[in-house]
Amino acid sequence: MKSAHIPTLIRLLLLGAATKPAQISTTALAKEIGKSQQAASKHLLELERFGYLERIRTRRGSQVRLTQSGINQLRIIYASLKTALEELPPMVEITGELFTGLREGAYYVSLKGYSKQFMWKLGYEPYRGTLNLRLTTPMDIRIRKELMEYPGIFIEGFEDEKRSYGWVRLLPAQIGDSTSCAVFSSFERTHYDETVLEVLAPVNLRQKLGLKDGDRITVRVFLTPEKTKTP
Amino acid sequence: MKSAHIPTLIRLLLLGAATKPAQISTTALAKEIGKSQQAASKHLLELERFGYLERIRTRRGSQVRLTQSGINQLRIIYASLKTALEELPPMVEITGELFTGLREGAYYVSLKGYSKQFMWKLGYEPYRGTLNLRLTTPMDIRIRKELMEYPGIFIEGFEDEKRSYGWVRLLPAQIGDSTSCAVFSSFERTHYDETVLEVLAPVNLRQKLGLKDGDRITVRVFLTPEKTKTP
DNA sequence: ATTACTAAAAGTCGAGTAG
DNA sequence: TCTACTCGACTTTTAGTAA
Repeated sequence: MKSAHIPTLIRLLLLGAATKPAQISTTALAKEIGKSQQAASKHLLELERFGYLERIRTRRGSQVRLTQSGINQLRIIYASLKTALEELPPMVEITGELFTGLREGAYYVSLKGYSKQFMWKLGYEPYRGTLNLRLTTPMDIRIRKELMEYPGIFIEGFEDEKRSYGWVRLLPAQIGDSTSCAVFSSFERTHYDETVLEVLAPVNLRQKLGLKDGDRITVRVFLTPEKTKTP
Repeated sequence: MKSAHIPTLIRLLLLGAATKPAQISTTALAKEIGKSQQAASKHLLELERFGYLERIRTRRGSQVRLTQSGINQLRIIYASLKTALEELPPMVEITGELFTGLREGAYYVSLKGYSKQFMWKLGYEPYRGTLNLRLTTPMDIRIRKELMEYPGIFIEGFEDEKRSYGWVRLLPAQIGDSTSCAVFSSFERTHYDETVLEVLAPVNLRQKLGLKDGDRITVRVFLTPEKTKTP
């Protein structure tokens, strides 16, 4: 297989072309892979010639289905990455742009039902205010999503007179070389979209690190070894 | 990242360059990635420029170490493949047109030598009559052929006074969302051509699903993980 | 031994366009 | 619409070779 075909094959896999023929035109595929219609057409022709996919031409494009052989190509790549990546010191870096949220974070953090748990599960009482990072690249958003798969630190939900509050999960993290903090990896009730990473710390990070809105911050997130979703 | 860099980056990961600097020369890397020394050199230069790896030049080559950013690139690919491949139900869908066969299926199924095996290998006594689907698209015919590559459920051949009967193999399948059945994936002696898919079920499917000749039926075939023939 | 330059070949891609 | 061709531009690779 040519290396240029790897992203195309992955794209087709993500479009579900492994289980059932996926209806897609060369123009639409071109958009998916960020190339021209002509390139998409050529990729399909070549992948077809290599026996990695099969097509039926229809009025509005083609029905594309990956063959077992095509899926196996991806399995080979996957297997290499799996063994190597899962043995790694489990951490990822996520970069985002600092912005001021609705101060919801500050409100939730200050609630007794949560803050008591932070105290003994994190070992510190968090500063009453979270750092909100807007994730701008698809890569950071992808990594953000991956965080949900790790168990991390479980903070139970609770109820008060007014309402109930859902559980959240945190992952220990670090900004710079020494500033330890934690990021919210998943919520029972999502209150932000997936392009936002919220950081909790024992101190006022804005002050300590001299940050201002628009700064690009890199957070190093430590992943717990066991995933909640088994492979 | 350029797609040509993907195999190189994976190679470096496998060489352990993610955890500790890996000692490697451009010539050695060239061999690893199946390219020329010059190509390997260029890849290293470019990956370095992109910030995906760092190098220390030594006498006998370079010490190469992937950066978090480089590892993250691979994590993105890994994450895409992971969700798609691991959640990929090992199944394919085949669509065909119902037709009435020569009732050969019914005859074979009713033979004691087969039906006893169906009973304990499938867990049910099949209805005495099979559903014959005529595969009309080249794609479905292709998928039909591919089924032969999976071991599936082996039903031994046998002999009676008159003649001997060949082995057959079945794959578990489903019609609609709940109707479980099995399809014949391969025969020792083919009695139908490859444009026909024969479905076996514990009940009369025509009756249960209200089917009639000419109806287009989609069967979901579950593939056993191991292939008998490797690609 | 190395790495990495230049130049040329080979390959990839996109614009225009035919069927 | 669609797919996929040609052709020119750009990119990547290789051979030769310098340092």
